[in-house]
Amino acid sequence: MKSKPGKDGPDVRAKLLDAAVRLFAEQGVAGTTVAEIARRAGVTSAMVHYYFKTKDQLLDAVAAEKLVGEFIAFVAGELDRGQPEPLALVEHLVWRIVEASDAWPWLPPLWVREVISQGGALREKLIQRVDLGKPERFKAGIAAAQKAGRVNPEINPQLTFMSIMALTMLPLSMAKDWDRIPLIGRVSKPELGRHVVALLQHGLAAAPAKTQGRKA
Amino acid sequence: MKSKPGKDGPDVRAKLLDAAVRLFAEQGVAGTTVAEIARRAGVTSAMVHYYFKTKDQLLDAVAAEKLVGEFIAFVAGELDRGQPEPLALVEHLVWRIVEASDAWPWLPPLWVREVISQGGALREKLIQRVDLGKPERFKAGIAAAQKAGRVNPEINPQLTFMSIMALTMLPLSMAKDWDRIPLIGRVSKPELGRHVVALLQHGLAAAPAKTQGRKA
DNA sequence: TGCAATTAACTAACTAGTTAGTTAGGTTGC
DNA sequence: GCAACCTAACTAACTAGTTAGTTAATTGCA
Repeated sequence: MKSKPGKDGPDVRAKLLDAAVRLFAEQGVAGTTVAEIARRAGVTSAMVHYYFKTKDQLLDAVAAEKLVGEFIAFVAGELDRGQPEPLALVEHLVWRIVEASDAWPWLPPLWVREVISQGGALREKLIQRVDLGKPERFKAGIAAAQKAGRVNPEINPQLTFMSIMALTMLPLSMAKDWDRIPLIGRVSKPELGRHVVALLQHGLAAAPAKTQGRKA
Repeated sequence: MKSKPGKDGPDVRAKLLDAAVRLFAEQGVAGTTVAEIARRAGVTSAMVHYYFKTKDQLLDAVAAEKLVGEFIAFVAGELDRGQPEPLALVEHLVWRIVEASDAWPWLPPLWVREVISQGGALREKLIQRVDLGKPERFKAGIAAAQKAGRVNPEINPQLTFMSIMALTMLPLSMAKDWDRIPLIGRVSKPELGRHVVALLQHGLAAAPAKTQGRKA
């Protein structure tokens, strides 16, 4: 009644990919067995090998189809519609990432653990596949606006993209546990978005402030 | 000639702990075997069980002795000498974290992977052991300064400590690979420190800026 | 002081359980 | 009847943890 080999429900392959990203986000890649992935998808572990050959090739598929094909495509679309004011672009970028974490809640934990971390299982796979042209142009835009005096001369354009990713992805990667940590308590994703946007808008804006350097 | 059971070199237990944190930082806890840890420390895997009983109790020792005893003690010392201006405290905190990453280069990767990530192997162990009183007082200090009009009214005091950790720890966790990513290129840790301090000083400072809200 | 008894530190070889991957065969729709 | 889809049962390799025994330092005591 349940198992017709032909087309069934929403495609066993897609189910396996989805089970994989969720388990990888919860337990890490090394901490997740192919049998677990299969079990959550409602099939046997042999199906993982049928559709993806090896666990490593399953990771390739996750990188290509889930990370590049879905998440990066969604966020990067924001990075090249015209070249508006960098600060406005930053704001759009932040909200885009926050929205992405609603559509793919498994993404920020997976990103932090397996893409950002050295030796992360998806890191090299993603570096090979990803086009850094758009972030590169974003960096150039910040640098140009900085030269024109419209951006805080003390910040580093090279590090700006990473700062945005850090301020959003790292908190989002532990969004599930926010209310378990008294220091943070009850905050919502929109509140995080407003906080990060405020911090970046004021932090990146050109300002006649009185900061003293250190370790120059 | 080399193997006298008695006292040998710098303490096998300490060597094992050190090998463990380095391997955990490189490969994650789940991706590291006790045999690997022993091999890097120059002993057999039975020694891990001799000194720590189980892998899980080795993790307890890492959390208590390395993370709480060394890193947190070093950074938290900064958090309670008087209650100076919050913005000055932020600057000291950032530099303290950057310095810690020189003394313990394995720390930021380990932190991001096994403390921040949900399901991280050191997460629960650290939550039990750590005293959040100091960050709590830091948060209160920010909130007070904000009420007094000395801090940007748009940022969220609850999220400020996490923002500082994110802006420092996440980039530092991939410091080893900075020059392999063209987008980032050659940056140094002091440059990161200056960038983060500049971003936070201007971002947190009370400013008569013209920001428009969204998703209010 | 001399030396047997004890102990801490350590290894090699093992066990029981788990893992990724294979294979031989069954079921279903077309 | 045949090709796509799927399972049960397997294997070879690896994993955490155990054990019995070795070695060098320390202690008790004549």
